[in-house]
Amino acid sequence: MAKFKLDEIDHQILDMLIDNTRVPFTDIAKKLVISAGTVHVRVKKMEEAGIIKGSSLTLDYKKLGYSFIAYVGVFLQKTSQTKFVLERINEIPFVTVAHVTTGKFNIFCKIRAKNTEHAKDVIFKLDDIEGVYRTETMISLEESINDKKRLMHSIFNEL
Amino acid sequence: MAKFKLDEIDHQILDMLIDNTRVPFTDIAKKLVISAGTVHVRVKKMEEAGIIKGSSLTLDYKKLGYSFIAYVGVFLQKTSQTKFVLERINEIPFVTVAHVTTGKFNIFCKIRAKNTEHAKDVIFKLDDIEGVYRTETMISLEESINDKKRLMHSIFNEL
DNA sequence: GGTGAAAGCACCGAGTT
DNA sequence: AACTCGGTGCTTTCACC
Repeated sequence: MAKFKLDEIDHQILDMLIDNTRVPFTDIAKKLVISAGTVHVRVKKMEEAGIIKGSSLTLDYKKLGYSFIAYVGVFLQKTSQTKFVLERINEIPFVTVAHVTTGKFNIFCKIRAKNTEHAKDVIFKLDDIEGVYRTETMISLEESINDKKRLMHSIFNEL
Repeated sequence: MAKFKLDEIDHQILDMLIDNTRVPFTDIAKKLVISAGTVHVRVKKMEEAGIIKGSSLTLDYKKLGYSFIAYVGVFLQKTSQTKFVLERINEIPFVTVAHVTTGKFNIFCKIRAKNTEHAKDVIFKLDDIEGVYRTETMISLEESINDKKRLMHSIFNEL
């Protein structure tokens, strides 16, 4: 996985697109005092290089009625079952991310649900997977996000 | 936080935009056999209602040299320090999310770093915060993402 | 690797049903 | 609420630097 060289202009373009992907290229061009064609070519190159993997909408899941977030640590009977269990976990709706981890848990996942009742259903599905010994749930009382823009800036400052 | 009524057409529109925010509204209109103006009006309504909070680019952090992910559980001396510590955590670069949680840890966060060396610096910064008693790190060996599209479909199927 | 202009489309508001 | 339509402005390409 080779690093890819981005220059200051690429940084600026990403900076303008990272939290609003529909900013017109003409606006970016104006701000950076380059032509819109150049913006287009550079974005295309970053897409081809795979630096830009895609774009997505940020939805307000709370407004959709899904305000419950929890992290669930999964203990396995044998670590050799990791792959199998991970595949089963990925089939469970409302599990949003899963990681194989070192440390306390074998697998660690995040779930998003309507409420505790609904979360219980999801966690029971996790517990029911063959090879899962037990789970440990941490309910999120408050989420505080250090946004993508900040992460990107930190990365650019170090490069 | 009231729920917002989305109909089948809204679902379809979100479905097309969720993993490519730059799909032309005319394409969406063609596929759903409605006019582009209608797509425009509906997207605007969802934005105004706050269902669509924004859009963002998905970057490949591995390609940028940041392939290390870890979760860090934070133990506090007193839970009353939660707010203060959370604010300090949010100032630390490369911490991407933080949650106040029930269960084992008081605060739980995710970090993204270049390598173990770099992660160590971040974790030391967490340990150094006044009021933090100790931390426990879980290194991610493999990330498996249950994408947004799937979560959205699960939600739509339940509504 | 960048530009500027031109052609082709998309966006988006106004007016209509 | 949805449609059509038209002005405005965005994207994308291409010949040239």
